[in-house]
Amino acid sequence: MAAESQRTTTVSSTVEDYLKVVLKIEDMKQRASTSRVARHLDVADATVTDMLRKLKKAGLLEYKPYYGATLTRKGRRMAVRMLRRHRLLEMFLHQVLGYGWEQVHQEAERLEHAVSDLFISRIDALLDYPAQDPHGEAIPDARGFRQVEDDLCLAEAEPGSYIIRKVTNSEAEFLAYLDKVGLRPAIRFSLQEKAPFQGPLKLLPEGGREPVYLGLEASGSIFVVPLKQRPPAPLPEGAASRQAGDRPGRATEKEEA
Amino acid sequence: MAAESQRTTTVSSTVEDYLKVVLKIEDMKQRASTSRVARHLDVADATVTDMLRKLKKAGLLEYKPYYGATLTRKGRRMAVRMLRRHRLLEMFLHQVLGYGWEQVHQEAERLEHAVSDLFISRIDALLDYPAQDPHGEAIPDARGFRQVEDDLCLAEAEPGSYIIRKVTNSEAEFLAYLDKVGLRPAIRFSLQEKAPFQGPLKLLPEGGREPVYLGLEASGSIFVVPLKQRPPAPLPEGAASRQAGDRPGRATEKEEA
DNA sequence: CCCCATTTTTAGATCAGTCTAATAAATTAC
DNA sequence: GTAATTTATTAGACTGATCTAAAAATGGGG
Ligand SMILES: [Mn+2]
Ligand SMILES: [Mn+2]
Ligand SMILES: [Mn+2]
Ligand SMILES: [Mn+2]
Repeated sequence: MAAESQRTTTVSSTVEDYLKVVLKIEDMKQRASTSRVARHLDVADATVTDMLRKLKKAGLLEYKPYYGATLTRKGRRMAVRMLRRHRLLEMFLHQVLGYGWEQVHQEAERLEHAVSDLFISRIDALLDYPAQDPHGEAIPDARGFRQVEDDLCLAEAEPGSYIIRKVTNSEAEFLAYLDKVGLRPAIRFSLQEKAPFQGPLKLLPEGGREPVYLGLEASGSIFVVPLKQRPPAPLPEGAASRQAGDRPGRATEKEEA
Repeated sequence: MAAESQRTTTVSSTVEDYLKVVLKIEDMKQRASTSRVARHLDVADATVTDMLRKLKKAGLLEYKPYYGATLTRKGRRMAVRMLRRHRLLEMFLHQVLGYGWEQVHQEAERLEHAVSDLFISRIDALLDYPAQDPHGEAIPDARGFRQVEDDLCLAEAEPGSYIIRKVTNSEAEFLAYLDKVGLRPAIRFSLQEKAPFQGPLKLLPEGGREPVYLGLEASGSIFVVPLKQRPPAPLPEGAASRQAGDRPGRATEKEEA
């Protein structure tokens, strides 16, 4: 109940990137260890040790030596804000300036630190408050709420029909390839078979041309939602029926303040 | 004739701002002295001494101790490039995102260092290759050519009719004020009188409402072109008649490679 | 329970950009 | 032409972000 001191601490773009990485790791349900953070940022482990100590002192995360970092409420708020900026910027670059989905990440990675809040709110309005970025990832709203993702990793999917929800990989070559073979968010496809022993997946995109073979590795960054056969999950009693946007697989819940 | 090594040296945003300031000072026909550069950038003189030495070593400017700096061809190229970025960004913010002309400068000052060349060329096309920014300042073209400004400082103007060409002042309050009283680029007005002894100017903007009184100081950042009575300057023989865009006071010459 | 491979931290440096205070050069004033 | 004033440089220091190499802690396998 203690009235959260709404201090708008200003941090460097370096710090902003550290916070984003820790959030990303936490979102993947992993431990934000020194080396993992270092790998994501492509800096030396020693550098991260230092920085995590500094961020702890700044109250942005908890840091236990030899263990790793956990975002505090304040750090999380800032990290989610960066996520919103990044994804809105990607969408803007894609929709307004005609960038390819494989080009947006790099530019947004720099712009996210440079644009003002006014810029962000203007592009948000210009784009009519988009809910996803060009890769299908959810854009947190202005208050920091995020949609709960209810999709499934293609690497774990069984043969059947799916719709692509998002692709969580920013390597330009990979994205350009997916685009070429017709795999993009909102595209329907059928997973025809999975070769055993880490073998490739065979899928057929919507337009029904050539089948596409995808390594298991690659399929790990594609997230999908099963099509059709949706068992009308019996609502547990008391669970108010959720109206609005209950189209297949689109989560409506939110989290994070 | 020696094939200019087209090395695309990469510099920090700090260096970019130093180069811009030196160019600005040179454009005002002043000597880019240590203290003048320091004042423009709001840093200590000692900091500038250091930096100028570094920029000289990098071949971006000449530096004579106790005298000051002069841009080299390379330094000038980079400075003009930044000018182009800055002004295109201002125009973009104004036209596409609806920023007021008093808001664009601050944002562009950061974005100019963060956007890619692709971003710049996309907004250039989106805006249909604008020639001026929201303050009426000329936008250098992609090759680094700049229009020669043939306007006149209002502080030096005699009573008569004028059109506002540009306003070279980025203080938000001042610009907001000018806007409020109806003084903007392309607006016509008549200078009715100049009080003697550094006194204020009395002008009447186009719409013919209230007269506006402007301090001499303020009038120093407003540049104008006389209206009407254009003595049809006798072309010296051999001077090919310039076609295209010869509307009152619009210069067509260019400079700088 | 101890050893070893892995992970992490510590120690010591570097680099860019900045500052303040002290000194020196240049310019202006008389 | 010397003194006073202004401008510029030097000296020394600091901060933030990074590195490499060395030391220390952790955590499994035997
Ligand atoms: Mn970034
Ligand atoms: Mn994205
Ligand atoms: Mn700038
Ligand atoms: Mn401008």
